[in-house]
Amino acid sequence: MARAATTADAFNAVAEPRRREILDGLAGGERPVNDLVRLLGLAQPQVSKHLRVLREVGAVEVRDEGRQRLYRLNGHALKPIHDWVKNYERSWSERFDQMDAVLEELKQTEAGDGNNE
Amino acid sequence: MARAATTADAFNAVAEPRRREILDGLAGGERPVNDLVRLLGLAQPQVSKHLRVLREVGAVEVRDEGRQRLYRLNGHALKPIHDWVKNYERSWSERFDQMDAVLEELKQTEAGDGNNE
DNA sequence: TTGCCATATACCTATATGGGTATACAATGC
DNA sequence: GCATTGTATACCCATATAGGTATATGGCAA
Repeated sequence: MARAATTADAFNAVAEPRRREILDGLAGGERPVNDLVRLLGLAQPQVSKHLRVLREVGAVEVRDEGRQRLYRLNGHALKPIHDWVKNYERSWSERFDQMDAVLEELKQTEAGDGNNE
Repeated sequence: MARAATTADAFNAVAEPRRREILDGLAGGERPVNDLVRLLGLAQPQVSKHLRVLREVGAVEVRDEGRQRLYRLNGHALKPIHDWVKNYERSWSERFDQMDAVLEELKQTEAGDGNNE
């Protein structure tokens, strides 16, 4: 079997750095394709193809405006990624480290008090 | 050009659902490969290959224990993903919606007060 | 040594890519 | 109509899969 399609879900769509750049570029508001072409320094067809992938996973939406097509961000499509990765935040967050330390301390105290059973 | 290697970065490594399952499976502590084989219901060589990818991006670490190899999570490798995606939290979080509403209200008030220039 | 267990690696194959280039299509202007 | 602009699509190609199967490697036991 080959690798899953980039359009399979947001995780796959966003694995490509250019597509993350596109989303970042749309964070400030909707933009026509050529803006993104300039932003990425990539050929126009490539940008259109990346936009298609992002559209298929719902990360962007389009609107016709004359002969331009204005793309806008739909960050909601990225929520599954956030939901998954936030569970690992404990691994690097000092806040969590401190919380863990406190919990550990509590456990120690409990153990100490436990001798009267 | 082909798609970027799965070992290129955490984004690519984690785009594969099986690898996310592996990481989730390691959340509770270190485990030998065969545990993960049972967990995923996948053949052993496939699991070993996924583990290799995860190792190459630093998301897991190994330790030899007799004839077993115990893998453990290194969530720190996922921080770049969290850092990137959290900027989009605004798109779905009610908390942010409310904050935006308040800001909007403030702006209105300011505009109303602004008539004395 | 012989064999068994746990794991990694070497192949194979079908598939989907990402960039390049040429072209189609749609809206607008002359 | 005809040219121009903005965008999408159709190709081509090199590449890296992910799973399958067979095999190699390392540790341990009899």
